[in-house]
Amino acid sequence: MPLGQGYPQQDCAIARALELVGDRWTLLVLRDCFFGVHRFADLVARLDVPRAVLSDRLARLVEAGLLVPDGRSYRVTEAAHPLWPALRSLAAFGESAQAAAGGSVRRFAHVTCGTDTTADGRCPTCGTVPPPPDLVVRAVGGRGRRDDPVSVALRAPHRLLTPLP
Amino acid sequence: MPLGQGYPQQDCAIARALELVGDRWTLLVLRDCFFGVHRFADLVARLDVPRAVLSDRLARLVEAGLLVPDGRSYRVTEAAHPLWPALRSLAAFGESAQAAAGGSVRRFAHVTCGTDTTADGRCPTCGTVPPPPDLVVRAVGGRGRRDDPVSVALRAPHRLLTPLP
DNA sequence: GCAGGCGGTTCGGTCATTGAACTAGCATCG
DNA sequence: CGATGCTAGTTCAATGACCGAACCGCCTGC
Repeated sequence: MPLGQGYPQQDCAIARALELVGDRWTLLVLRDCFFGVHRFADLVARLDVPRAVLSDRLARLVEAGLLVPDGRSYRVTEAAHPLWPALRSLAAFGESAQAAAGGSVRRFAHVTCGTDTTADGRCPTCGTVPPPPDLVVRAVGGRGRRDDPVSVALRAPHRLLTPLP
Repeated sequence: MPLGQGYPQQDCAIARALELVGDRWTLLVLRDCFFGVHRFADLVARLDVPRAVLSDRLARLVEAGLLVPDGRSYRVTEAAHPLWPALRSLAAFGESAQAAAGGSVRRFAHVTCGTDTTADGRCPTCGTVPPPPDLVVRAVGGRGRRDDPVSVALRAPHRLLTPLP
């Protein structure tokens, strides 16, 4: 994994996944990339991550084919889409703690049906599990701790994977 | 999070989840606990984790209510069940890398239907997403890198959450 | 009593992370 | 052209988490 070295003795797909995304920052970087953040400076501002660490993580994700550099921005590739259910599951697990802390939670609506997906990612109207590009994310509750333009734009409803600013 | 301190500036449920399970070993500890490993020594042997680190991670998980100590063993509580979909999603994501490395992958069968669940956790026979206690895990492919009794027992089909040895 | 297994702690060394300062490329403006 | 400013990324000393091995205390069986 990005931190330490890896889990070479583990004969396990979860260990392989964590070797790529199991460090302190990578999943949060991917979260923001799914939400449309795509510039180095925006990621630094939103994550409060040291620039050296972000530079390293982005390079690893590019090398793994999950992100692709496009001039001054990074785009999520299709290879990263299988990671979306993991992010959504972690969000569902963290929701109670987040709500207890007075923060906002996110809802993901199926763009073709207009209904919110359930905790397991399913659209109750059509019964499918929409892929990330077919979801519209919005924040509900909380008061919003950040005032930078990117964070404000992220709170408004918008489609996943579409570059934000 | 367990490592470092946390992400206090992040107004995000994923960040709350990662503050609890986003460090170097916690998700692998929970993986083994879901699979039935429940003794300190077995976890040390299977994970190659420093004893001090495992001690710290177990204490955090107990404090969070995800594990409960029971004499000389640790049991997964219901509060930890919402984390299972995240583990399963990570396994699905890591499967290609794991297969490419010549390792084994796991299948999870719905115990009441006898059919394997799909990558999104659904039972194709009954259409539900079975909870962890209704799943039987087995390893397919690979050659098994570990010979300790616990790892051997883990490779045989068995029900999740039932103490193994 | 005593040997051995078990859960857990202590401790010095190592390595990743942190945060601030610095470099380099590029565009704009006067 | 030269100055200015923005962006991406690197360097570097200090901090802190992690690592591995040795040690401690408890319980059990002989």
